[in-house]
Amino acid sequence: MQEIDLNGQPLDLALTLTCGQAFRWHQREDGIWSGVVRDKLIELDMRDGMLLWRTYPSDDEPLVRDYLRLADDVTCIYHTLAEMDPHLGELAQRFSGLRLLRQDPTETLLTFICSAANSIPRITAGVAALSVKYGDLVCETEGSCYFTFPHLARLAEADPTELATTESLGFRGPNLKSVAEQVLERGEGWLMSLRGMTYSDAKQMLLEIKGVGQKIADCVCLFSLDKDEAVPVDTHVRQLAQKFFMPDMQAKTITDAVYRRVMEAFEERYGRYAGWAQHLLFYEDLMRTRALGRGLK
DNA sequence: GTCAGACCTTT
DNA sequence: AAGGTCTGA
Repeated sequence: MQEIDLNGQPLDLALTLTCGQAFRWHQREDGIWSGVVRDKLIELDMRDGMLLWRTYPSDDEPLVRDYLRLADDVTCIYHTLAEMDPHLGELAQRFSGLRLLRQDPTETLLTFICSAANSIPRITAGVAALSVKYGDLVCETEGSCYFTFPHLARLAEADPTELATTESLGFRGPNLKSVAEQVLERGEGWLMSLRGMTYSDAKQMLLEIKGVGQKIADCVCLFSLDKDEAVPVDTHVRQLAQKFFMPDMQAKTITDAVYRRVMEAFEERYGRYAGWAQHLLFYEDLMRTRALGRGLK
């Protein structure tokens, strides 16, 4: 494998690749993380602060650097957050190396369509099944086949009923087709062009797609469009916000009004790195939830 | 502008 | 009840 020196910047692959922002990674028996990004299979490992990588079918170091956002100074970002909030400082230490990824906007949008009222294991299973059924074969190694995430056109022309029955995607199946069609209508490169807009403008454009609400729009903004101030507010984040800094808010569900209030609270507290703050807080909650699931209390 | 219910399954 | 969004009141 080839090496990249991270120059002391932390990167924890397990945390970063399984925290719920990406759904296409798994750790092989030999400890190497493998997953498909765009049209390539990427294999990753860490040894002594060095990142080891390999891509198929051809070498693509720029892709690895871009996807993992290696140009970011995460030490600096975490330091900034720690100064704003001691609790975040503690989380930044506990989960050192938990990073945001820079994913493909189309894949991010469509996978989060699958995330509606769903759990991480089932989202992962659903996205994998979609890729096998509608994606292209990338390569076959160690006995496993790897497929690309389906192209927009393949999902747009797919039978909605077949989508619905794919790995129990249910009502999310037809949504997938509908959103794929709408993105396709806007032309090649439209979604990617949102990277050049402000957070507010990009989110507005995304919200014009029927089937895309605030949560999914913010996921796309944060996980694929470089909008580090975006805060996807799901039911967990709402509860966290209520627990940590909005004790007077009584909301039991997320209405538009609640969404806005939580978003504004994050914005006020953490400014341009609000998305990173959300990321850390969400991960802490995810760990607690997983521990509960294992009966650790 | 604001709030329940429905939508597909499985735990 | 699960990492939502649309619809209709």
